[in-house]
Amino acid sequence: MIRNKRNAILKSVLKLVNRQGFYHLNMKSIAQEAGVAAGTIYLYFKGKEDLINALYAMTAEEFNQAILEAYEEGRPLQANFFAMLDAAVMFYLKNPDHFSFVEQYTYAPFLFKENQDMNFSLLLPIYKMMAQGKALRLIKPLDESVLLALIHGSLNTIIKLHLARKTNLRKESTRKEFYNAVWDAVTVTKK
Amino acid sequence: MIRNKRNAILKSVLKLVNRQGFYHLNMKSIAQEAGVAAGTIYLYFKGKEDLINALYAMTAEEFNQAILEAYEEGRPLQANFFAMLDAAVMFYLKNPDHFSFVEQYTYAPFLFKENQDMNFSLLLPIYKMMAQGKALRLIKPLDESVLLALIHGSLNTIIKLHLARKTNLRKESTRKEFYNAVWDAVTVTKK
Amino acid sequence: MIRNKRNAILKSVLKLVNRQGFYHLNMKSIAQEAGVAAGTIYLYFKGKEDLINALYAMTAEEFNQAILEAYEEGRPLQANFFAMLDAAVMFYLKNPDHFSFVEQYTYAPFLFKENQDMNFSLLLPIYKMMAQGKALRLIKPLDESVLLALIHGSLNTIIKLHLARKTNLRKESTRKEFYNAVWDAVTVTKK
Amino acid sequence: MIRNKRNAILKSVLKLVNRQGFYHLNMKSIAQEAGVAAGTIYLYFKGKEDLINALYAMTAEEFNQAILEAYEEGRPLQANFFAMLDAAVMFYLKNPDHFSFVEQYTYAPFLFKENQDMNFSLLLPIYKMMAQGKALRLIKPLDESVLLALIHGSLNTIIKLHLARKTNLRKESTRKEFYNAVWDAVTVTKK
DNA sequence: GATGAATGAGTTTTCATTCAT
DNA sequence: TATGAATGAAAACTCATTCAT
Repeated sequence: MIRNKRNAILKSVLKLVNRQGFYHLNMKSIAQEAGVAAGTIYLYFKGKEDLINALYAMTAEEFNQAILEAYEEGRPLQANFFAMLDAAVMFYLKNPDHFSFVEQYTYAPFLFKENQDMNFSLLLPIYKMMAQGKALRLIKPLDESVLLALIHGSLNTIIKLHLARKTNLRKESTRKEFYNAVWDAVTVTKK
Repeated sequence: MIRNKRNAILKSVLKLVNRQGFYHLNMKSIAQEAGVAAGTIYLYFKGKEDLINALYAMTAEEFNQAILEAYEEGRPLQANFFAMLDAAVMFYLKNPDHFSFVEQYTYAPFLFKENQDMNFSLLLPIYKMMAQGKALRLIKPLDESVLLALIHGSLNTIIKLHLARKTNLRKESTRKEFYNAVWDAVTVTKK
Repeated sequence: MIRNKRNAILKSVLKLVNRQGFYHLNMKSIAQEAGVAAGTIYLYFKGKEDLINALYAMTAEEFNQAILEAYEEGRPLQANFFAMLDAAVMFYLKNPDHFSFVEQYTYAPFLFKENQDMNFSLLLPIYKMMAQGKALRLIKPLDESVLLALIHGSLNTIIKLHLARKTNLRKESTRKEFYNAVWDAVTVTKK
Repeated sequence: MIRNKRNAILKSVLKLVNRQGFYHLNMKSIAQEAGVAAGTIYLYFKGKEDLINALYAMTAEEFNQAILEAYEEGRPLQANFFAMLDAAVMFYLKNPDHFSFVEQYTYAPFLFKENQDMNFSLLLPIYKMMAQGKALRLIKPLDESVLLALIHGSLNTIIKLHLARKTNLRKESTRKEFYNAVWDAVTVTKK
């Protein structure tokens, strides 16, 4: 399979970034981890920057795929909202390296050019759904960035806490508790 | 003043990390920016790692200071909650370099050893208050990490969005909207 | 034809050396330019050095051939001298890549071993003729190296100037002017 | 002396280019030869290219200096012509590394950018003098490039032959023979 | 014969740290 | 204290050559 080595290299980066961070990532250890020669990396990528960007493109696509699959046409908004949040959470529980990589990629300004517009596009399908909810007066008429902060921000943090073993998202009750709280944050309430 | 150069060096790091990111931070440019010789840095810090860690300690302390000052004994919970969130937001609007630095410090695992327990301690005063609220049945009996995610996570993200000019937290209405949404997320509601 | 690929490879080197110089010449670009695989070069040549040396042998032979063809037995010395100089000039105008390659090959000491004795053999037929001229007291009894310098050196330079578009050797008058000056340099004169 | 290491590095390049050619020149051996660490080179030069260009600037200036010093106002044209040619020859006999370096620098197209307009500027003082000679009808009304070829080209070649031990320019008679022949090439003659 | 992916030694360059002044 | 030239180990990247197909 022609993509074998290319993939092995990408997986290596994912593993190493998670293990040691961007700062200590170097081409030699990537090659070693992937079981190829250092020069081989340059057959598949122009350089370190290109490699990192390609990896980001890959992880982002896989993640979006996972979320989109959770959406079901014709289901109530809340059901889809919960399902997609859950898909996001479960994806990262299954692929913790992805999460760690995306976080670092996003928070390292100017390290790699394309990095500028952040990775908020990652939850795009969810935001589109929220727009519909606003029209139905189900979702608060919040500034879009506030919505983003509430969903994206809290989601990221809870996953980080799980990976740091400060909580356990494998328990359904914890996940539910979290989803409900986010739901309360964004929906119209009567006190 | 004996601390003059030490402080100039710390400020340089803050500025440079914000401008170019951790990855491109190097001792020579720190020295240049601070107006000192490269060797001088080593009179005040053991090395790069020590410098970064010292800076983190400094920024964390300044930030906590700012938040604590917003707390007023005997004021209703919600008033204090809003005041402290607002203090956090305003601190970072005034010191955007701090925010960028803390973010990168937090998201670069193993870059600098002490980094392990994340920077959730930053909002500690707020969490203590939340514990009281739980006892009063005002705040939901949420898992502590869920609380953390809702407050810390969304706060971080909204600030990042502000710094990226995707929203404007200088408008009081936007801030209020955000605080209210977080409040809805964490308080007991009746629909 | 079995020599097809071998020739394509040699032509590639000629083109690339002229375009980018020896320093940037590499096996991959040679292969690309020749439309063969990198490994194929090694079926026809032992390695880079062998390839370069083989190419020099080829260019030198073609050049000498061209000059010799200009010589006509029984014609006056000056006529043959002019004819052969003209053959040399015209050969390089027709094959500018050859010139550039030979120059670089000659001026890169120790790059490739055999390179030591320079490329003065290139005008050998002319020097032989000069020896006859000396015997006839038509040509000055110059040191052979002085003769070489006057003919070979000035010839090379005028061609280089033509290729750099600083003069135009396509104009017959310019060529004549040059040949006459060289002739004046080497022949016995009465002032 | 602050220029000590910078000069040691430049001298190293000169020596090494002469000994092994451009092709085998590498930063490590330059450093070794100069008795400095590899990194030190980068304190004085931006990189290899900058180093080479700086060296060319230095050698060119030294050479021109030497030639200009040979010129004496008010002396007959021929005397100045011979003196300057002689200065050029003697300079290179004393500094053979300079010659080898300049040759290679000139004949390696596109290796280093500034290289484009060749090194004919090297004999500029001589060409200016020739222009005067033309006005006096002493020098033939030759195309400038033909003049260049006759002087510069033959000069270069005779020096190369000397360095290759094919002739001996230390003998004054050989030099004279050569200068006279060049003089005959460029001056108006009556046969 | 022909390929071109793979290699790994070698190259240029960077940069945290040291140390003579 | 303060300097900044110097270091050299380590980094990113190149490329002639090999070899399984």
